[in-house]
Amino acid sequence: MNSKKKKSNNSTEKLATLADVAEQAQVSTATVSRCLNSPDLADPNTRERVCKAIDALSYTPNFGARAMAARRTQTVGAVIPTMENSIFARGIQAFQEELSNHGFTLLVASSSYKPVREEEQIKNLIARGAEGLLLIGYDRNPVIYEFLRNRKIPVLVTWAFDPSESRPAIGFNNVEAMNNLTKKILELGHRKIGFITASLKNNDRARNRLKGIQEAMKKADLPEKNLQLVQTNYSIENGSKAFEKIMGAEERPTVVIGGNDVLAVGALRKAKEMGFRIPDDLSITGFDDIELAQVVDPPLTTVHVPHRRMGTRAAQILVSLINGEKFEKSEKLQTTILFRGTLGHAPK
Amino acid sequence: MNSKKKKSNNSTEKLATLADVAEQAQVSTATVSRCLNSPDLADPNTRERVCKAIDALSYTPNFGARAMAARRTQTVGAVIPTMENSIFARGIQAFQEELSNHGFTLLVASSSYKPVREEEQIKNLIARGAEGLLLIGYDRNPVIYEFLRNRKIPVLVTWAFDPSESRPAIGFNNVEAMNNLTKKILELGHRKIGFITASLKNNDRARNRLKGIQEAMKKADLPEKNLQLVQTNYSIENGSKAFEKIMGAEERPTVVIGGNDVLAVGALRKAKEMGFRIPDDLSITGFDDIELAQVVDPPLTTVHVPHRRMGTRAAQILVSLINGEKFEKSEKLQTTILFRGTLGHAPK
DNA sequence: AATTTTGATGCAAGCGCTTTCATAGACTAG
DNA sequence: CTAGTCTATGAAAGCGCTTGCATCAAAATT
Repeated sequence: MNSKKKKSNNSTEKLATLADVAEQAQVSTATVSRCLNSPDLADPNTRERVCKAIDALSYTPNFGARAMAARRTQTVGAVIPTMENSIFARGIQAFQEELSNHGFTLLVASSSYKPVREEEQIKNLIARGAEGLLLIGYDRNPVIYEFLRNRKIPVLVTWAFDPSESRPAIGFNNVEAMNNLTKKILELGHRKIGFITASLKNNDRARNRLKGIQEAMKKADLPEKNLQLVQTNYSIENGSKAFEKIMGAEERPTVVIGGNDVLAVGALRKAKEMGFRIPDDLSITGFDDIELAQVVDPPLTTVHVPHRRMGTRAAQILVSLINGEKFEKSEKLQTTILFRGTLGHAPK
Repeated sequence: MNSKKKKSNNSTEKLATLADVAEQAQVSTATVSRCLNSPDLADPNTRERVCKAIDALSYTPNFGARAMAARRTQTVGAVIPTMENSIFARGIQAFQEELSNHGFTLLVASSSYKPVREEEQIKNLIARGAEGLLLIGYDRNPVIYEFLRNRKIPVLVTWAFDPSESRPAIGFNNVEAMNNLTKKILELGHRKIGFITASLKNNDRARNRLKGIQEAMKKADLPEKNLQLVQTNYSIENGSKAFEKIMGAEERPTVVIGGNDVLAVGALRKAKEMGFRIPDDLSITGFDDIELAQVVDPPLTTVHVPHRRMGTRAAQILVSLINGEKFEKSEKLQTTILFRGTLGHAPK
């Protein structure tokens, strides 16, 4: 009843604060804080009084203030290239579920495959108190790694595993995965290959997938000109366009490898429009094994990536890094080739 | 050189703060703050000195502290049911782009279609300083609306427009959209309909789509039993299962309406597996017009939703709401039926 | 009964920033 | 030469919270 200087606590005033709750419940702010953060330190009666006050006032703690006072946010950040297609969705979902098991919250941002934007987003996440960061692939400005190192923010690279890099990572070996696929393709008699890939610049994953193809071709003594390359952004539409371009050339390949499923599906669509019978006239393969791959017709032969496992394990590693545990070593996950309906023998 | 009490500014000490920058640049914290927030108020020389100090120290402002002192976050939140498929991706992407044009940052969270989780996420976003909220559909606990009202957080409902609701919204009329589609279906001679929908509980959009079907059927004097309903969660796999269930019944429908494209695609896949020729033996329709709809075979007849326009406009409205402008009125966007390959005449 | 232990609470010092107000110097005007 | 106007800056209050330390009453121990 007798407040010191507050006006009314409802009506047009500002939002309720800890202090308001404290006053309403006739305790100190310290006590309210304790009721919230370590309930067992408070007397049950007091606690109840406080809780009542809390929802009488529609109180929610202010995250910023709390983070500042407690110097912890229990938050980690992730910057992914895109949210528009579901390439990263499943992995990130698993990542977030596991984080939540450890009491952490995930903040996701997307970079639209633009390095500058990624940098902004990283800073933004840090400013918001991310205690650790999940990043896709290795490739980025060393300055930003240095920045992160200065700020002592643990960083985990994922969606890639490169034995020659020392940075903590959990992912799969892009060279190897694509190399294996290409070997199979060559075994089926294909000699001319088309490859639709994301821009190779700033994208070690794309470059390594290319490398995997090149190595396999080299081993089979195929000249470089037997590989036809188109770079484009990830989207079904772009996959279609790239396919058209490849088929517009004089020497048509007998197989088109998509840098990922989205691109491959775009190629597949256009191929059918153009009257190719898949896989009799032409083979197409993808990479990632997202849901899309199963619903197209014929279903897409692709490289399966254990997305959920990757996400879950990434969360575990990042949390342990944040808790100051020593980093053991990067982990490589196995990919497998899923033979579905789009890969066949090279036509005569 | 001669610092007052700080140890070294690099090595194992804590993160750089405004004060550290100030010291390094030999100015007050006020000046540093001004350099950051209103550069034109500072002398160019000073500014330069400050900037140098800033990156010498890898300084990033602390968002929480800033938000607290300035009582503004320039942040809005959105809670969407899922990130796993791309239903919401395009709209949210546009939303975020437009927000960014207005100097706002977007925080996205997902609820996994669970009301409790949505509530948590809403509180979380508020705690993190969201100044406005974008929510999908109308249906939720009144308590949470009340809570938001108390905290004076503007809320905009989207992905739905219901003339009978007074709350600010931008979206499409789910009843109407589905009603229109159903009319077309009936015109093609179909009399028995299967409907695969998300759970109707806590989901006004799903309920309204159902209502749209029911109204059309009533108008055509079809009895209720001619509509066969299966509720399931959104996923391709679930769409397949639901389809199997529907076709397992004694009285098979001649058309299966998917509550959204994902479900419809699942149904389509299973239908083909079961040997149905689409659309000769059976018709299938979707809702949303996501990319998926175009790549399946045959391409899916579906209801197109202007996702990008919805997202962009949502951002504009929400920003104006945050800036205290008076809310004009809810906006209805038009949906259109896209006739592709999966809807045909009812078989004899 | 005197002492120690324990449990619940309050006080108050920050956490890293923004912003109001005051001040000092450099100009312009009269 | 004095008063008035700007412009660039600093001092300091305070945003909403947590937490170490002090306090005090009640319970447990001698």
